[in-house]
Amino acid sequence: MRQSQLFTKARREAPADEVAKNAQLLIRAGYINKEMAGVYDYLPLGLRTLTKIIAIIREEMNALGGAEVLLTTLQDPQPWQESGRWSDEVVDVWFKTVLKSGTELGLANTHEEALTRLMTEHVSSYKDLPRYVYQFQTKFRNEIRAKSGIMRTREFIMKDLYSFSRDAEEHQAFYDKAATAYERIFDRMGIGEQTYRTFASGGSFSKYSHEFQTVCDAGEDTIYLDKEAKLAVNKEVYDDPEVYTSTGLDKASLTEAKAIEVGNIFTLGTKYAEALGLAYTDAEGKPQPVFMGSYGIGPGRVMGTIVELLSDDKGLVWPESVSPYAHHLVSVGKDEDITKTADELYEDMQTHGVEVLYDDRGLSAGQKFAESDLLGITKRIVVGRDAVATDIFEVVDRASGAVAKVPRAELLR
RNA sequence: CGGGGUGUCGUAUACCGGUAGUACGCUUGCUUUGGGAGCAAGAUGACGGAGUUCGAUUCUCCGCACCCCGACCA
Repeated sequence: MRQSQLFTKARREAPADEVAKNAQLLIRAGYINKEMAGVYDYLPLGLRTLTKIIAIIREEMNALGGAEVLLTTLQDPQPWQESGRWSDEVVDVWFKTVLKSGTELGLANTHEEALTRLMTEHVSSYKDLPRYVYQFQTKFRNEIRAKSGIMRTREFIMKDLYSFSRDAEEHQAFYDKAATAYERIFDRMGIGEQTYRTFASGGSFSKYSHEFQTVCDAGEDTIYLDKEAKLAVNKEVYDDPEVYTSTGLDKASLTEAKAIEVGNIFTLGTKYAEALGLAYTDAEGKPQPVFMGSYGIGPGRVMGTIVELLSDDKGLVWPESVSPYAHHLVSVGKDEDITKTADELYEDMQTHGVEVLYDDRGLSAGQKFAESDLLGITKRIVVGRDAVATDIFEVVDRASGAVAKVPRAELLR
């Protein structure tokens, strides 16, 4: 895309009402816009990064055998009443609305109820199991206090996968595979090294769950980690001796750290299946409740975490896997032949299907470089006088600052 | 939800009970182009309501919005 056609503009100043680094940089760079507290728009560059994050998660979910769906945001209260979670006293993050008729509806904060009810239509035999269903879907949570930029918002997209297994054993095998897939996801997004599989409370779902916590000072959670084992324990269960017997961790050797919860997986057991009548007939002809699990990742929160972790004093820094474009083509100088060379390279890259954002604006070199740094695109290709003369281009790695001289043909691969 | 705080051009800020200033951005013109260019000329602003006052952007109250700390995070 030509940058002259991009409607967003980079800003020099961060808005005064944002303290979180992720929101400051993403707003300055024009990736997101704040509508109100805890509610953000994704603008073209931000959407591209979000889409790439989603694509990586989707690949890994598909590799697990997941089937993608898109359930509704407006939710029928009935299954929630059956599970006992319709009351605001039980779930305090509800947004609810009413039909003209006066009937109450819920705005989805999660989808256990809706999907479990849906599955009763499709699961009746042990031959129908196991099944894995997931989606990327908007969740609404009426947080009392939104904070930390895009990390804790009232409206956000969530990847939620639900597993439907015959029994605890079959569930556990998938649960472990899902945990491994999660680790691969965070690796692919450049935050794997700092991300720990963390033993945590299961909230209202189960006694325990596993969180994926990325060590970062901007985090809201406190965890205790074992770097060798690459495991951690959330503060909320730190004093529970059972945690250490089941994980084999040595409490005394753990070190404290702040961390961001980028994912959470739960063993749900048969609670929802029993409440909503999701059962199957086993090989002996006996009815059995389905054994469930749920697995969440917030792509927006992951995006914020990457910003918190990898940005530098000049701006954003994206790993190639989630950079809005792979290349930022920047022309410097107004000479006709420089513009011509840059235009031609841009067209070439377009026809070869190489991702590129082309800064074709007539701004000073300094301003273009400063904005390019702020945008954080992985590789910057500079077209100046040298490039015109030699057809060899300067390629700068945003993260390291390393400069390479690359002939045109190589840029088209 | 408890406590604290803030609302001034698009953005960031300054000052003030009596004509609201600066920087960036924006418009026009000329020059400039490898690290947020220069000169000149412009346009644009006090969250809403009530009160106090001769006069309120400034003080008071109410509302709304936003931020921070804590609690909460199914």
